[in-house]
Amino acid sequence: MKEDIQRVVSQSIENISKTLDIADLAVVVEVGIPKRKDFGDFSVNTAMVIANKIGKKPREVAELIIENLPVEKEQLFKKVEIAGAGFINFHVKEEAIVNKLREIEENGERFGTSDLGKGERVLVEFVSANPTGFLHIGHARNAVVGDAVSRILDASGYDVVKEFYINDSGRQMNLLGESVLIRYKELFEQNQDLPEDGYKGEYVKDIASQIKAEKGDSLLEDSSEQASEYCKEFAEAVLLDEIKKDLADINIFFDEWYSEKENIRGAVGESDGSKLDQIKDLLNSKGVLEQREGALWFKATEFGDAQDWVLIKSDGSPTYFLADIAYHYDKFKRGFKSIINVWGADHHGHVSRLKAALRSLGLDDSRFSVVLIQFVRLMRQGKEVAMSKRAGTYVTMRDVVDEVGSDVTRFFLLMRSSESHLDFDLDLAKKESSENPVYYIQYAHARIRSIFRKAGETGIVESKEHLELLKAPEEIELVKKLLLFPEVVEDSAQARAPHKLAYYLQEVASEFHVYYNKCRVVDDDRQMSGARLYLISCVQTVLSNGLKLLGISAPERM
RNA sequence: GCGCCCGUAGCUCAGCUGGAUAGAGCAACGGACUUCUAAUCCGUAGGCCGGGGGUUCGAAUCCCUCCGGGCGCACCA
Repeated sequence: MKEDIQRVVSQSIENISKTLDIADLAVVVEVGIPKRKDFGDFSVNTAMVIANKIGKKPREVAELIIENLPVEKEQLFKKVEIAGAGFINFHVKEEAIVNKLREIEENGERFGTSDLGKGERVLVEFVSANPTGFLHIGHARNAVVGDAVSRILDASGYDVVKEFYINDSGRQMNLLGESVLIRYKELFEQNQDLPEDGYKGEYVKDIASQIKAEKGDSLLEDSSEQASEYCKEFAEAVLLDEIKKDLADINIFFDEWYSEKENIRGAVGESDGSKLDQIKDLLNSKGVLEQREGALWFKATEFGDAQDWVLIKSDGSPTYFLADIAYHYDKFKRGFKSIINVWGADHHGHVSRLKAALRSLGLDDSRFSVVLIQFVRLMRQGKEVAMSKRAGTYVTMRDVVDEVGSDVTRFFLLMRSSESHLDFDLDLAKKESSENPVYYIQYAHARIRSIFRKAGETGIVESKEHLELLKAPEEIELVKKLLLFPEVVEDSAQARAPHKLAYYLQEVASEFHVYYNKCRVVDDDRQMSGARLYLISCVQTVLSNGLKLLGISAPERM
């Protein structure tokens, strides 16, 4: 519908530019939706935008535009008028709107998809939690946003790869191995204190018990280095498995599990650090490194960052940052046109230094972007649920999903802009009532299915033969809302903002519920019923396509 | 001190690539079930869009500044 307005206005402007012999009139006609109903269905501010170029007052330009509209306007509009400072308001014929339903039906499951991305390869890296413990609610937000963004990009014609970066080497993993080994030794009465920053969670003891069950006391004979290494790998395997399980429970499946140990630090058998050496040499060849105070620094300040950063510590070991550069260099080398990272907001300081590094390597850092996820506070009875990962006392993502279910978890984490802090109200999430926005949308879908079951009993079938019968204001509003869906998906894709879609679906559900209460679908008038069934079938398509993009189920009944 | 995010109705938040009289949900109050699902709908009430300045035909939206909250600023990851 918007495209129609855009087309006829553009044509009109073309006509004007010919008649008045003004060359440079080309503008992008932006079609808006007025807030007030008496301002019509669509409006355009183009007259105000080009008034200067023509040298007339905006309202006069608006008049010109209206006069020069192509004849097609007869079929489209009831009324076109000038308002305010120079807005042009279009009142569209009901039939023209309602006929657009056919596009929804014809496209079906594909309605809302586009070729915006033109098959461009995109890498979305998200979660990437260290396999040193269970996922918490912050990871869950990251996971759900990353997944929804991926789904939306996929629907928008991008070739998306979802990747989890396994941070499986370095200090944290060693610490985990040591912690498990200490718990293991405890099982044989060899008590020893956990290190200050060791892992204190109960699951560490569980893993130790599993090792005991498998290996008996044989680890006690190994050198502590060997034993710790074994514990580390055992724990990693167990925890990674748990992470995969947790993610699968909320409908998240990755295409790639990219191991730092194997891909960055060097494959098994390869000399450790090879990739790191390569990237270091590459950076060196660009002249952006500097030996200082016994360490090797990347001169990030030369690339706009606030400070320089150490790549090789004075003890000769590489920093995480060096590995990160290598990893992202590798993402570019793998041929991705755009590279999206979903990071916790506490990592925002790393964006500029990584961009600096990419630029220093001659890469186009505008192809790299980061979606920052602000913190989640779990609320219960109006109070924040206290958590301490250090002490091992925290509510895991699994706890939350077990309590409120996957659909609710996903929706709650998606309904807010990811750059806003989020209060996750467990009490509200648990309520199966009107207060809970997830059910509001799902209920609309279930209601539609229910109507179709009813229609099946009476033998009335949907039909597009008499769409002209659909002219109740609630019907027109509903159809107009449905037609916005492709645009909303595109918006969400471009802004990497699934919450826009979540909001939209609430609006669709609302328009539907209003309609339901106002107009009876299955009734004696078979033609009317057929047309209305056709309409709500389109509503169903939009709701189910939209929910799918959010990874939320569309139930048959509730 | 420097950087990023946030500040909109009692609460939680949309709107922010500038448009007309600023929205939703919840909470409050009053109504609608013999009907295709009341997990719904209708109505009432609720606002110096944190403060101040600027940019322009027009600012919640852009710029500056101040205030308040969160998070970063390692030879940790």
